[in-house]
Amino acid sequence: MYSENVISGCEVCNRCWANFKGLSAEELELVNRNRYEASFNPSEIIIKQGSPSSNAIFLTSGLAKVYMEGYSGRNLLINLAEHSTLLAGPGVHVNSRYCYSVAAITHVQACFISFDVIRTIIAGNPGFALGFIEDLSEKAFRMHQKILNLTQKKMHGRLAEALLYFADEVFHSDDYEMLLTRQEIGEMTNMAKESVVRILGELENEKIIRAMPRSVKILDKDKLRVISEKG
Amino acid sequence: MYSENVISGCEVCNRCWANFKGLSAEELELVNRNRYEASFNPSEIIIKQGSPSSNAIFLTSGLAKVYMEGYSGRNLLINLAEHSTLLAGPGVHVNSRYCYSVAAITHVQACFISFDVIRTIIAGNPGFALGFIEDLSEKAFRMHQKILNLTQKKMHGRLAEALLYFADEVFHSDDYEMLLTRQEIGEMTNMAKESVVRILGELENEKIIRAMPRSVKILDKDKLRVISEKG
DNA sequence: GCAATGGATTGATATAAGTCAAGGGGAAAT
DNA sequence: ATTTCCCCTTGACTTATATCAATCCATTGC
Repeated sequence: MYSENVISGCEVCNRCWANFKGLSAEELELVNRNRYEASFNPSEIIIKQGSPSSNAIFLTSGLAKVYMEGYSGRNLLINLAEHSTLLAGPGVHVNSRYCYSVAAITHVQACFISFDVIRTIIAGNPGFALGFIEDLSEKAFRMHQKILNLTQKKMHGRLAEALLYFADEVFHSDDYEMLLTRQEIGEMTNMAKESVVRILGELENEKIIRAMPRSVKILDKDKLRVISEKG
Repeated sequence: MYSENVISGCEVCNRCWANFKGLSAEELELVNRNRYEASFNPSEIIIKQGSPSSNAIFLTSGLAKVYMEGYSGRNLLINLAEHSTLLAGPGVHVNSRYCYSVAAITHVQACFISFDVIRTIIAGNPGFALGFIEDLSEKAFRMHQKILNLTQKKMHGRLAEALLYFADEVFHSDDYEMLLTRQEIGEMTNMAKESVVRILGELENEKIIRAMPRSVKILDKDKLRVISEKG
């Protein structure tokens, strides 16, 4: 983690949060003066659950995993994050603590912006406030979906859903390099790593996917969708 | 469901949302002119998941259950709601649909306020916008806790937690009338109603609670807390 | 008073999924 | 080249939890 800013300024940065687009020149300059870049190697922790949430964080490059640390060392992987995503968590406005951890998967470049600045802009710019509300809402909405998925689907459905999530929302391809370990896929789908292995094997036997240890190819996406929906 | 307003006006109502306290007289009058009261009998639906979210709803009296309708008719009960709670859900700012259902448990009096009005006030009153953000954040935060509880704890822990939730956050007593059926307790803790019965029986045998079909008395709260935390 | 209903309870059984233990393979370090 | 480490894989076994079927019990309606 080093500390020189790589991006010359917010006004030329296209990897930040869409909600910054509506800012006035002065507001953007306020953000720009109060931002700090840092870079992280794979597996390094960017946000630690429970620590004081003083900054909003945006990745400008790379991929990270967002996860909650649960009971007896068990993690729950919530999602993967790339650029253009606000990382802060609802804890900011509840107890001023991050309520999840974020760790780099690939090499990551990140931009830290003090929450005092964010709050100042919320107070002065109703459009930005509404954008912030929409962001919070969208994330809460996904949590609602996720809670249903994790509690009501069986392992096949949950795993199928994760595979589709990677294809459609992260790697934008049906043939992707699997950057997560079996353990991490398990933390995402709430299953033991051995179960992940077994069910990946079953899906492979049924010619629905091709699963090498470090890559996945979806062969029959329709069938995978059916499995994901039927649970 | 009938339609005369029982409460004379927002300025004298102390059962509404805390976030309305900071409104100017004009803003409050705007709300007051655009609100509609309705009353519901037990088991009647106040909000139906998936329907267009045109109104924010506040209970002024009574108790309701907030639940998601999941796969193959299975429900997930998220929480119980009384007065002073905003009911709308994150779907409002995502796809303009309610993402959960709300049904009356006791007789309920509710106040409907158009979301157009809410949005107008958000745009004009930064304090109100921040209050809205805090409300969203708090609910998202609870969902984060809930997802951990439901996925990582075993049945005993989940049930103990539900019993403590009723005592501490709903009925404010360690000896309360159980207004939910075993089925509904199951929907809240993600377990089959038979499992609820069995584990309530076990807790009773261990003299931790006293469980009549329609009432619960917590005898050993410390032990119940340990069970809830150990999972 | 008596059926009808909806919930509560119970025991027996089935199933899903986790755990444990062992072995395998590839990449990095020595 | 060999060791080390980490992850992946497999099979046997255990455990948690759901499902099914039957019964009980209290309330409501006729």
